Amino acid sequence: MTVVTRFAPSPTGYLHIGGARTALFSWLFARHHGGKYILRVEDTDQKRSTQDAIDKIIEGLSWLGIDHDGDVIFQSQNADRHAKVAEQLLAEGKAYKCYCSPEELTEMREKVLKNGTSGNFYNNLWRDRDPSEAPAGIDPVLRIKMPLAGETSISDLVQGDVTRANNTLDDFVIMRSDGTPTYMLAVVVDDHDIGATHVIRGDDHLNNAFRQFHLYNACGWHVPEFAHIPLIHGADGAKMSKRHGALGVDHYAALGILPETMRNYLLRLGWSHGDDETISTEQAIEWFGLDAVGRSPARFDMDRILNLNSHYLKEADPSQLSEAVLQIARETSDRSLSDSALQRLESGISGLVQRAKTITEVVDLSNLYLFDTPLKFNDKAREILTGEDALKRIFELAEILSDLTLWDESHLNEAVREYADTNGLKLGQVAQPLRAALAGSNVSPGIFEVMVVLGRNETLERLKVTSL
RNA sequence: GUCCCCAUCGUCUAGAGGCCUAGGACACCACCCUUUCAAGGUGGCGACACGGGUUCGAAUCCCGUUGGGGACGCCA
Repeated sequence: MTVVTRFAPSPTGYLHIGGARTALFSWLFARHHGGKYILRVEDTDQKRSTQDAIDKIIEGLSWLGIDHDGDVIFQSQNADRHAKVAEQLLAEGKAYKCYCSPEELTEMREKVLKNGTSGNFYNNLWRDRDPSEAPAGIDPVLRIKMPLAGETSISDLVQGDVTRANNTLDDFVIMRSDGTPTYMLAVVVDDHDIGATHVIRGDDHLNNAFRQFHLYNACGWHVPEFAHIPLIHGADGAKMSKRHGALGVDHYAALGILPETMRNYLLRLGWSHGDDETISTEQAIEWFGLDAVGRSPARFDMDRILNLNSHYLKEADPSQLSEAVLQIARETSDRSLSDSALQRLESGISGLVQRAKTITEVVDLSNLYLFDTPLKFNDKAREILTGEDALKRIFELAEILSDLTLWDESHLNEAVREYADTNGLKLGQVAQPLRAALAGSNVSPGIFEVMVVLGRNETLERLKVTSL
């Protein structure tokens, strides 16, 4: 049996962290088993679905590198099929028309809440009522008959055996009064139609699984395996909601987080493989299994993402990263970049990357390589350069350096140290003014590395410190 | 209110009855390295929610309590 999984987001907003992880798990599971992973947009609620949301979700998934098999399925396009199934259920007496008005339903709900009685909100009013009693002029909904007694057990691949009394399952609506299918019907029909073998989704659907279980049975269909993975909570421990600051994956992309970081982070949230922390996608596919998914919810932790990101930043391909950095710099800078920007970036990127946690930080750090003289100085740099003898030392040093035959780190190092020695100075007393003049900042990669990356001409040019 | 789920360092987790005086990672602190800032290295702080059982033996199994979360829509 080929494994078929799916990710079924509703297009009412961006792809948030929780959804991204559900998608990742479903995808990983399918890839691990050499099966299929299908993307289905659950747009049965046309009022709340938007094209923008659909685009954002697909964009987010592709950024994460989660590729689906076949075309994207739009649930709304299966509406006829859903309706047919519903009619069949009605014809077989497994579903019935319910003429309750929204007001009546609200009343029932409030009554139950007020009295604290156990049981369901809907009192099965129309379950056995004769259709001839139907009030005129009211479009009914279709409800499915749930068993009234006994209990239902589900062997969830993550949560284990979960049992629920059938009398707590109410006859839920499968077709709205306007003739459109509800989510509950649509998921079951569509999951069956794509041959889904494993339904992997958020824990918030666990309760629905019981209802869907009976819907599968009513249709005479095989019930897929369920795996309800725990929700991701915010730092405060409550469910990640848009209201609680849950952000779309695009937000993290904009922050300068790498997709591989996000994949690794999301993977380790609720799933583990011994003590392994940094796990490549290849390894993840090889190792992933539902049995290692934890049952308790995890909290979102930005520090961990940043830490992982600095790891993947160091692993990133230098020239690709340089291109990306340059791209962002072009879009955001108001100054024109040096012709040598890319070349300098490529040779200096490793020094930059170990000082940054995000691509955005790399961009900030790369300023000293992106532009030619004259430099912009920050306050600290200006302070250093206006210090006693600072400029004098720089000018003397520039003289010495210009005579250097070999422009590499060890020779530069040697020359500068020698200068410091003969003048009775500590290396820092020379290096800091140099740094300020070359980087325009009090903070930079190693000063000799900077000189090599800039090259002899640009270095000597900057050491003239023509404007402060 | 009813139903369902969960419970190991602050956080993510390892742990499937003896390997646990509970391991790793992030964060935090200290030290080392050092031309700045980082990175890196070394070390430190720090948890089995509580109470009962079962067992020769429990973080691991059972029950209860407490705490947390989720679901109760003609939303998905």
